[in-house]
Amino acid sequence: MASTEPARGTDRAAHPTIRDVAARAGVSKSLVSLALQNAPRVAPETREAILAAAEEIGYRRNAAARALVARRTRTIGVFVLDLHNPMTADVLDAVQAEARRRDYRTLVVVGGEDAVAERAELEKLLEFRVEGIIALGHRLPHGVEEAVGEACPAVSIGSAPRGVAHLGSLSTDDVMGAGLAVDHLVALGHERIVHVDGGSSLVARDRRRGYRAAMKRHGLGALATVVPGSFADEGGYRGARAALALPSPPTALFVVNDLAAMGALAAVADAGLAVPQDVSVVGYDGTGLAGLRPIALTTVGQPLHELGTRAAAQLCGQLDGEPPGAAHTLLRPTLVVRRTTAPPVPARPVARRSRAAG
Amino acid sequence: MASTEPARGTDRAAHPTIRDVAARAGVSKSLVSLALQNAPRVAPETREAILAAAEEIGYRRNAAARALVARRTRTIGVFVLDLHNPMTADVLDAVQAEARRRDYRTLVVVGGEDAVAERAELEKLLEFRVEGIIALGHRLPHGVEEAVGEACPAVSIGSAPRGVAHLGSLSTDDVMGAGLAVDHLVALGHERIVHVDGGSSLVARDRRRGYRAAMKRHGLGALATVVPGSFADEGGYRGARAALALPSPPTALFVVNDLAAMGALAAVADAGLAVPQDVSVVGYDGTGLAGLRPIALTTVGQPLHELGTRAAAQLCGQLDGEPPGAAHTLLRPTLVVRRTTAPPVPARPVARRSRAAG
DNA sequence: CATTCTCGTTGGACCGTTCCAGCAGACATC
DNA sequence: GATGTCTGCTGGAACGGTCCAACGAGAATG
Repeated sequence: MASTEPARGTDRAAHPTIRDVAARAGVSKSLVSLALQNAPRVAPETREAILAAAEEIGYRRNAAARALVARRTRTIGVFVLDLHNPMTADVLDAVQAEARRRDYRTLVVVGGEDAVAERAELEKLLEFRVEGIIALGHRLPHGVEEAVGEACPAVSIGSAPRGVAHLGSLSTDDVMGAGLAVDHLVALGHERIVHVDGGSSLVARDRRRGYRAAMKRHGLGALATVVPGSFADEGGYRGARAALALPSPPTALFVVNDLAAMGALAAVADAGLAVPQDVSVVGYDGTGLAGLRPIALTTVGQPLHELGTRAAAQLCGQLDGEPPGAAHTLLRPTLVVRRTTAPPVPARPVARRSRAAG
Repeated sequence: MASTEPARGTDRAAHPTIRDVAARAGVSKSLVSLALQNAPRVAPETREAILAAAEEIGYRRNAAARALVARRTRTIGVFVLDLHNPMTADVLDAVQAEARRRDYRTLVVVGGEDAVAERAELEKLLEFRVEGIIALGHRLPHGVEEAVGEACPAVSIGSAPRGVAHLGSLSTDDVMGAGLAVDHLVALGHERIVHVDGGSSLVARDRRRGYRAAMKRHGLGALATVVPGSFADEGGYRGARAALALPSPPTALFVVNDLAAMGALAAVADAGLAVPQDVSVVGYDGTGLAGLRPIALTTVGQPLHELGTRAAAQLCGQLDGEPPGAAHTLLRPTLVVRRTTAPPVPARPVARRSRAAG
């Protein structure tokens, strides 16, 4: 509300420019620019004098000015759908490491609230002129279709949408992963296996599909039941509660991801049932969370680090003009058996092979 | 390796400028600029024509050019020490929400690897001309002292270092929080309470201090024992294992944070002991992780959302020239009792008041 | 009718860089 | 001694916006 004063949020004179350095070193601004970027034709002693002058007055390059003239930012944007999902941290670490290795910077934005905010975050990335985008999450951010294009390719990690130009993907085979989970439960002797799903996203659809296909494959198609959930632990709780209230309640739950499985675990406990004696629970993602001792969740593991590294490599490689590889890559999930799965309690001897029953 | 071709990572003509819009709308570039920023003196029909033209050719403002002339970016940098710590997500969410509310954008960078990379991340923030920095973690990033200054104030969340100019802080009273943990354990009847600490950071020091003071206050000064750990779960595991190997092993562990407490829980399990029957465990931070059903960790809660919101409010307020409040704010922690604490097993009747013993 | 005011619009300077063309001077070549 | 090449350096034109002074046209005022 300071009425007439010239509003200045940041103080002037605080940011010395290349000219200030030039004046102090007694050379032209062009030479300072050259020296700063290690150009070959600068006399060693001049270079040192310039570097010293820059150091003395606390000079720092201005990324905006530089990006303006270079018309490149060497920056990729990372859109994170859910910061709370523990898989995010693992993947993000890998993305950042690979980007840094290739001399790209990363700009992280977080979505997941509402569609408007998500579009705004994406817009911000574009205004900063990121050269590419990595979208991380079980669905694409709202508005990607308009955002990506020739000037700004994107790679999606997790979900694998086809048919959007300049949008590649890196994910694991979710249909297969869901199959692994069902196979494991069936091998233990379970039949009434309910799937707590993740709603309408592509990833949720694939895992649902994989579940249904595997149930059918085992002759349990008629028993296949899907209850609605979400990718957050609240959704897992809700879904599991609904599943346990079914007329013939399940002996095993296959939950859409590890985070939701946490909610499912809570719902089972609230129903006065024990895991894995009364109900087995399988998650998906293979996060560190699932591996925590008191949790010890059986889960379908994704190679999170590899996912991040390869996505960043694919995007940066493309930007650097490397010959493009496959736009869509599918990695293999693996089953990680821990302590939330066991044979169902009326341990009727099953003819099926029982190697996993220990 | 494309030798002579002009290397162009991003394609030309992909980014229309304000002049392209002007040409299409048949006006001058100045007017386009005016219309785009909702200036009052533009004729309504002209404005609409300009907006339509911009839409048609897919125009997007260039943040670099704009920042260059405005000499402001309305962007604050957020330095995150550890993405894997679940407290990060909660605080970050709040910071982003508040910053957005005040019309500031956030730039997130992740540190925690080595000192060199950390300095580089900070430098990147400065080159992007962020107007302020929020540092989030149990210690300050390497090189903040040189980074912050009049041109770039900072607020630290978590640790509260004094004496650095233009560096405010927002944290909870860690000495008091550690006291709450010890009080709770003593009230349950514990005496051999060992602290698994977090190393040399300020936060670790305060919690250690609070632990020692509280032990002394309860007449248990001679029993006070600190074993070295860290803020990650690996450190908690290591520390707890060392504690349990002591000649007279503890009946309770107070661990420096929730994440490390996960490691401690694992170490207790590996030693063949049960929580809370054989060993009680208390964490710190009050993260969602601790609240997960299978974990149910007793912990010292910090108002994570409030921490984030107030830090962002303080920084943005300062940038907008609001009258500065206190540079350093200390919030009160609260004890969250769950299921990892119980009276020690040889439940000898203690004269001390036992209201918490249920 | 001349003067002033307001409105809607415009050209141009400028922000801090990079990069290109050019320019002295030293040195080599014929 | 004229010519050419190389080295080390400089001035100026961009890059894509914002903002300021100025300007013509029409309305309001005397």
